[in-house]
Amino acid sequence: MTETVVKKEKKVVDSIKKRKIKSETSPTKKMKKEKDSKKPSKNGAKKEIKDEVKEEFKDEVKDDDSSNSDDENDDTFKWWENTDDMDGEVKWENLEHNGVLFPPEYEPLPKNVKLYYDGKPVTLPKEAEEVAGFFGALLESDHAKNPTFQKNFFRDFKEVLQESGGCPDADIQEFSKCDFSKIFQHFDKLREEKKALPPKEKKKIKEEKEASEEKYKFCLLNGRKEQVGNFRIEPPGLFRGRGAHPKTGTLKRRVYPESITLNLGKDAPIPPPPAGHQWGDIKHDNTVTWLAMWKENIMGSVKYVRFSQNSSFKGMSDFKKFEKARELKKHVDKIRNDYRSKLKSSLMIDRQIATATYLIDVFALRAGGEKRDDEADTVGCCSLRFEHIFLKPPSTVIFDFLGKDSIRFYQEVQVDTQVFKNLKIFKKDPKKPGDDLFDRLDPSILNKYFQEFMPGLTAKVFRTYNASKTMQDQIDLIPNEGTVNEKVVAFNAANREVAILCNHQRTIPKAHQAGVQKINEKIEEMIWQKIKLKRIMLQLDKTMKKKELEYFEEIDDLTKEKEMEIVERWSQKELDRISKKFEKDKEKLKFEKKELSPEDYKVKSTEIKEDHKKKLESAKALIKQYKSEAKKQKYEEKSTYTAEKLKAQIDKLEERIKNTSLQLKDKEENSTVSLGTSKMNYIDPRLTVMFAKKFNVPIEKLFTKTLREKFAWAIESADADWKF
DNA sequence: CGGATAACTTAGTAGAGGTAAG
DNA sequence: CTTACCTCTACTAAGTTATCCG
Repeated sequence: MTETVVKKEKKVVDSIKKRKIKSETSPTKKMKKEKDSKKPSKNGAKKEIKDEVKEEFKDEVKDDDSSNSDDENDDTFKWWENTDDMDGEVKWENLEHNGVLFPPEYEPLPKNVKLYYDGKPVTLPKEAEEVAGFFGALLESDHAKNPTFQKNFFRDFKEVLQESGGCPDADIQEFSKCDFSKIFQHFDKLREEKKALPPKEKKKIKEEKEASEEKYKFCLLNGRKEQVGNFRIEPPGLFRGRGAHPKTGTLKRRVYPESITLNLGKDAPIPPPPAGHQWGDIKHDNTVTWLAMWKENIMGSVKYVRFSQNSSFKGMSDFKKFEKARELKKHVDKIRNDYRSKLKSSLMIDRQIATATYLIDVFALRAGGEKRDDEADTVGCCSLRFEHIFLKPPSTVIFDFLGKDSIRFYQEVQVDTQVFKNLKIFKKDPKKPGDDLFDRLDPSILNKYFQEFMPGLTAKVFRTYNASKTMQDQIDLIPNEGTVNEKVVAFNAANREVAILCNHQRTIPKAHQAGVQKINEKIEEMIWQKIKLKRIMLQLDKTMKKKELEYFEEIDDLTKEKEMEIVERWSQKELDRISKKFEKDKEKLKFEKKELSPEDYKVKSTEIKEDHKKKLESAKALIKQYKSEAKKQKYEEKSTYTAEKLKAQIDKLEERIKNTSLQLKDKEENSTVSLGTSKMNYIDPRLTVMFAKKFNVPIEKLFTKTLREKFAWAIESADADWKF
């Protein structure tokens, strides 16, 4: 632990040094190229002509584009071919869309499914029943066991109950007397039924859903078709706040058209509101990029309907975000020198600014704005408190706090000695647990400081910069060799470094431990098979061992005891599997019984029994053979065996063992680290594209379909020698 | 100026969907 | 073909930052 962090500290110093060297050398070809790509209009003559043509047929750009693509109906707007006029207050000229999709009306529970109060079934008004249903559906989740969740839910449930006329059968006052299990079972049954639907039926339902949503999926932006993101209005439910959120469990009320504001072009037709309803408001604000909004009732915040991730707006702002992070490269030396010197400033505010900047730069902390007390108590850099850091002389700091999403940030690190001294000062005497470490700071002060060095520079840019920088450095270390699979693993390892830097975590999957054990057993069994084959090879020809000593070395790794253990385990699994299959078949037949004639049933029944018997017998024979082989340490030879054939089989096993081991390693190392977030938000996608091209890895192995769409601009603009 | 708010990005997770193993 | 598992997408909560407003 300590070691990696020491490295981290060193890395910063190193990269400061490196930067210096780089910036002192003469302007490189790369820099020139960068400059050019920023001003495409000053590119070669050919490009200029193309742009002119485009200008002339501005209204027909769509046609022009689709004509030069023969595989798909590619009518995407390639904004990245000209990134000149991306800034500006006005975001669009015209915007047309079909409004938003509302969740279906509440469907009351069947008459026989009821809440039980004090042991008796009670009837609820449908409004209250809906809320009870929200809780019932979650009954087996952790939320339902959380006292805050229960308290908030029950308060709102009672409120809705009162609003809707109360319960005629009982005076519902105590949560502990409520029994939601019948409701839970009902939803559980529905889920099962839905899952068990024949594939045809499922497909049909899906298609119907697609069709009804079609018109909301797209909108017209300046006459071009663009995809809308979250056009579905959030359905009512219970607020699932993360961590110790004071409001978790609160009822999230149904959203009606009356509370929705639409934003569209002045000339755009206003989509008709659902029958019997009116839109809350209509806006024509072309300085923003949302299509609709409403105010949510829990935190009082605003929810927006926006463009989808693959839209030009999102693409452009991603592009700008990463260009800004690359811009930081040019200033980061100066900034680092500045905050290092200010660490010793006689002004307290400057010392705090310098120390906070150090933490943001080195440990990738977030800015850390103030939070209200009706939110979960989480912190970032500026909001760190006395109790969040422990100082261990001479220069060790232990961070232990909850960050965004109540994810724990726990790191024991070595810091710069002056930083250590400063932190000690910030924790000095009158300060006590609960007090702010940086009592003079908030994110806006920090950001003002950053903007002295670079316009638009803010705290979050450091995370983007350091993440992408780390990725570039890691990729540079990967040798260009091996199989595609191995290269992907290497890429993921680099990705993982970034995720660790950003503290991107995930909960360990429930089945993780069992899964690891299973894979380990599988590997063991494959090795067992392999060694057996090698031993058979030797049985066939004893002289081989002398010729290829190394090849046969491993056969001694498998002791008699170990082999017997493996055989025992394998046998057990095999028998389990066969009896399970038998049970399943019987179960299935029971189901079909009604539709079969008695004769057919009998035939099938015996068929199943026969099949089971046969399988059992052959398994038993095999087990017997393996057991005796293990005991005697001598293996049965088949007449078809030849050295070549055995060798081929062994090679195949080797390959499978290698793959499975790789898979296991990946699984272990990724169990608590989430790679997705950094891939999606922090690593410049052009790095991933560069890796794909340079290492000859299909981009599909690195970006999922949605990411390929989101990062289309990067896929089309970066090549094998692109640098962050 | 400072707190509130608007508008945007970043985040983990539930559940759908796909795929390999049996 | 089914099951089990794993990956991906959709969802929406939770951040950051700029700006508004008294």
